[in-house]
Amino acid sequence: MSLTDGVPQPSATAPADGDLPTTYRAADVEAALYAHWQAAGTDVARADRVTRRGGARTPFTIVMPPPNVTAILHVGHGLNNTVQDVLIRWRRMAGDEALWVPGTDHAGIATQNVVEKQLAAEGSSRGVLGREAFVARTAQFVETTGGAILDQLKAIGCSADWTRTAYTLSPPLSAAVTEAFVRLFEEGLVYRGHRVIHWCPRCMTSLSDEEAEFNDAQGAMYHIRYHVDGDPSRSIVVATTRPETLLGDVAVAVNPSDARYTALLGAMLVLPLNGVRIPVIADDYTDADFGSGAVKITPAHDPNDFEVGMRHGLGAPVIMDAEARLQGIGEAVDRVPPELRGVDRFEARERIVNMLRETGALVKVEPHAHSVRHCYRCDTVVEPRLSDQWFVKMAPLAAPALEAVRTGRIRIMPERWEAVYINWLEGIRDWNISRQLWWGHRVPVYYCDGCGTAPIASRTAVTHCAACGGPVRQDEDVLDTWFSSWLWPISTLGWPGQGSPGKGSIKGSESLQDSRIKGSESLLESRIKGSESLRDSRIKDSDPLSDPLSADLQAFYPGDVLVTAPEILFFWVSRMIMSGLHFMGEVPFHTVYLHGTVRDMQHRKMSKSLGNGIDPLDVVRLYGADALRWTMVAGMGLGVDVLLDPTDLDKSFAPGRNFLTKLWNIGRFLLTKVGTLPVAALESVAPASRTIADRWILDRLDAAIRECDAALGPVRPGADGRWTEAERTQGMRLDAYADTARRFVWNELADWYLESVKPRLAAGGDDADVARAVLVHAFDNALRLLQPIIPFISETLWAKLPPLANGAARGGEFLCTSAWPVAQPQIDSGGQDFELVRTAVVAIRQLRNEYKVKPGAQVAVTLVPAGSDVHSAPQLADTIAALSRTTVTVHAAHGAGAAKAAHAVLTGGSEVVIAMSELIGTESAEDTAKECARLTAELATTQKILAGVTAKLANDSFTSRAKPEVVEGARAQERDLSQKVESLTRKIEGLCGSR
RNA sequence: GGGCGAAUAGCUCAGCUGGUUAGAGCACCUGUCUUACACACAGGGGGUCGGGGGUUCGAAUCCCUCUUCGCCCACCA
Repeated sequence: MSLTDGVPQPSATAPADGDLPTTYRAADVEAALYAHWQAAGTDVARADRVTRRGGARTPFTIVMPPPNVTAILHVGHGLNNTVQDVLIRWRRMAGDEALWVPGTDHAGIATQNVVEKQLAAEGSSRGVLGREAFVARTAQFVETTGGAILDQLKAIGCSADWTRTAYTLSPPLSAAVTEAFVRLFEEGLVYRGHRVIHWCPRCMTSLSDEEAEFNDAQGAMYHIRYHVDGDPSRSIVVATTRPETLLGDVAVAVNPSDARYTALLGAMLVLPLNGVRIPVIADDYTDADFGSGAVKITPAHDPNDFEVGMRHGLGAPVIMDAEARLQGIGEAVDRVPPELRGVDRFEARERIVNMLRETGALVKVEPHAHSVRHCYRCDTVVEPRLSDQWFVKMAPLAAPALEAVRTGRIRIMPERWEAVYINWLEGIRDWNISRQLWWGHRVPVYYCDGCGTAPIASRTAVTHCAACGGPVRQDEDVLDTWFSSWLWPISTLGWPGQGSPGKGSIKGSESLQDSRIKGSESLLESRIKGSESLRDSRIKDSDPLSDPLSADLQAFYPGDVLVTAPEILFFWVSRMIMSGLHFMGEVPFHTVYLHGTVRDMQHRKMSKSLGNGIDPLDVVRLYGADALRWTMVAGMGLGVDVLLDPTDLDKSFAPGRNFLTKLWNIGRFLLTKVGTLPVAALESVAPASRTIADRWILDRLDAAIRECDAALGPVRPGADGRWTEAERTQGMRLDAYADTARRFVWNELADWYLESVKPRLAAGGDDADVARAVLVHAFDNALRLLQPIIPFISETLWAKLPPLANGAARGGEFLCTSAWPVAQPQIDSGGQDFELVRTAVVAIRQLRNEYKVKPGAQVAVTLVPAGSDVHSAPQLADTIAALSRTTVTVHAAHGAGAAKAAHAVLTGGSEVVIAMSELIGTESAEDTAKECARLTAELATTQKILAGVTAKLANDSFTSRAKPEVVEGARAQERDLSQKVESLTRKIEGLCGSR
């Protein structure tokens, strides 16, 4: 589908009169605006602008987790890509050369399954088609319908660099896959292994450990009696959950220290059903306390049994075929009785259990809860299967990947996943990378059947045997999809590049590998330092600009942030770290951001089969992409799941929709009031001419910018490339960022400043111009803060801002490529006086409400300033009057008395008396002495707390270790507390100071 | 079986090496079509911070313990 399908096509430009429609209609704006951005190339990154290529900008790179090429957009993609887009847009505005690499994954098993399903519907199969035709068919399927998801991402505003769209099965990325395989082969890190692996009898392929997922299941433990050959009085009982495999048993193992069975060691048992004779052996593998303490050993159908069999030099008879039907293979043909041949494993289990029961061999069956591995693609129960597969030796790759996280070159957020990552890598096992599929990268290994020379791994197609000149055949298997995915951060940027080493790289690879395993120093680092031996092994020249690495790779690698879900931490994230370190000598990113899952109100994961999904494009049509984005970002704590109700989109997306409407109305009102005439730049407004409201809102803006920056956090680690302990957990709080921006624009700018400025704008004159300047400045910056989250509406409103009087540009044609705001603390203070206004207004409103004063009725208020407020009170009176719709007069009186007066007078319904800065309500002390005692006690407490905070701030371990914003918060608290002490002291003097 | 995390308002969550009256969004109650916005405005109700101990002048926050959920890992067949 195309982005603009079904969307009305308005003229891309605004109405000539500059008027904004009364309601925001996202559909009228988004598609056209996106097209504008595309035409202007706002999302395209350029290597030559990057410092690493002699440019001036710092790169900021994110690679998009490539969706399956056949996928259609679901809300999980929406969440994942929105997060990335927010980060990319933020950094783009902040002046980085921001590159977001998009693309798709060929998704071996998943895609092959889809096409096979199609074929089945047509009454055909891949077997009928044959390999070549099947691959062609799949490629064509991908060609015509694949990649639609990328267009859908455009509809939600993703600002990826589409000129760099990648695909794992494209020629350049396939070359990277081959290169990686051959290098690892040459380094001895890829090998062929004969062992029991996970096999999906439906997909008819092997699976890696990660692809065979555990599911809890309620099974049964079958206790079966095996009699000693020729002596039916002696027997041993084995316990198993898979009785059907007994036909392939080669021994029964007991623990050597298990006295119960010592006498039976070495005895020959007779297998029920097929009469095969097997020995009783001793092996530590057996746990005497589990089951019956005797384990049947079936080497071909259980990975542990395979190990035991190897130790004892036993055979490995195969009694099941590839589709998991009982079938004696090869020499084991007679092990399966004729009546069981070709019977499916689960039916066979039932039948075998019945047969055992009839012969009396079944001792008992007890319920047994255990975990069963299932295929992660089709959920079929995985069958352990003995076969030849290609493996990657993981330990040497894992060691530097562990180091990278341990030493802080990579941080994983939320932090608790670091432990999971470390735990997994420490116990990592070799990675089965061959798949018995057709859709994927074919294993680049060639065999000569003629002379039996060792298999050759080759970067280019091999036709003849180098040794004997005879024909060769290529390995039939393809590589695990993740074997291409793990190269994504480097392959999408052009690795291995033009002058890739290729030949001769075996030489010296030993030392190269060793140095990396020790984690001593990265390849890139050593290149910079000019370490000859390392460089020679791989890269011949030393001039970075003519480096064989591609310009993109030089400019944008290492990247910055990886945004994904925790589910693929092992599948993908950890392996990318390994491949990045191994092939490039540098980590592919410094931050791994793991977000939550989108779930429904019952906390169930949204899925097609449950029918509880939300189509992001529905949300876009109903409320706009911005509403979708806002709702997800604002509702997403670090690593926290996002809950949405698929049955009530209106409610689910209310936060986004409501905020957009509010923002639109703020913009509409503000722009109407401000008009289209040029407005003074803030710098050219004399500070002295700013009112306390002006100073206040500028102050709040400054705070908002700082808070947003703090929430988003440090962008990258320091010069040494390592996160400090404190930095590891800082930033990436997108919800806090959204909340701060919302609070500023809604609760501060709109609720207070905008209200307070209405009379000034209406009055006209110089002060109105000051107000216009401040208003436009504040709104301009608010839109900048919001752009990364809600790019469409913010861009639309920004475009309507009146021009600056000095003719200065605001920062380009588009908001999305203009500058991120920089906090500029105001040189003049006074903003805090506005807090008095707010407090007074709130108090008046409360009293009006409490005394049921009619909304339209004007009420006279007497302000009773205390202490130093006396001086500012007259200036504030007008603002208070305007905001609370009252008539305000200033009158000196003492606090408690004033409150009493308020009570009395209000009852009469004509006058309100408010004590400023105390604002004692109706609950004030009847008794001055009581109030004095209370204040004195409060003063004592406050002083105690102040002492505590001061002590904390004097503590070096706090100021140096705690997060900066925490320290700043403590300082602010200290200031507040001392102010409070002062004010309490003053109050006590005023109220109780008669002595 | 091992490891990790969480329990705070009706719901979903903040609460930043212990510090003033524990916050937000949504929901709820009252009033208001106040010329930007009823997808709004104004005001309000609601939490013994899972239970029990402990440390401290002070605990949602630190320690111990119990309970209940959740996640990850795992070759007891």
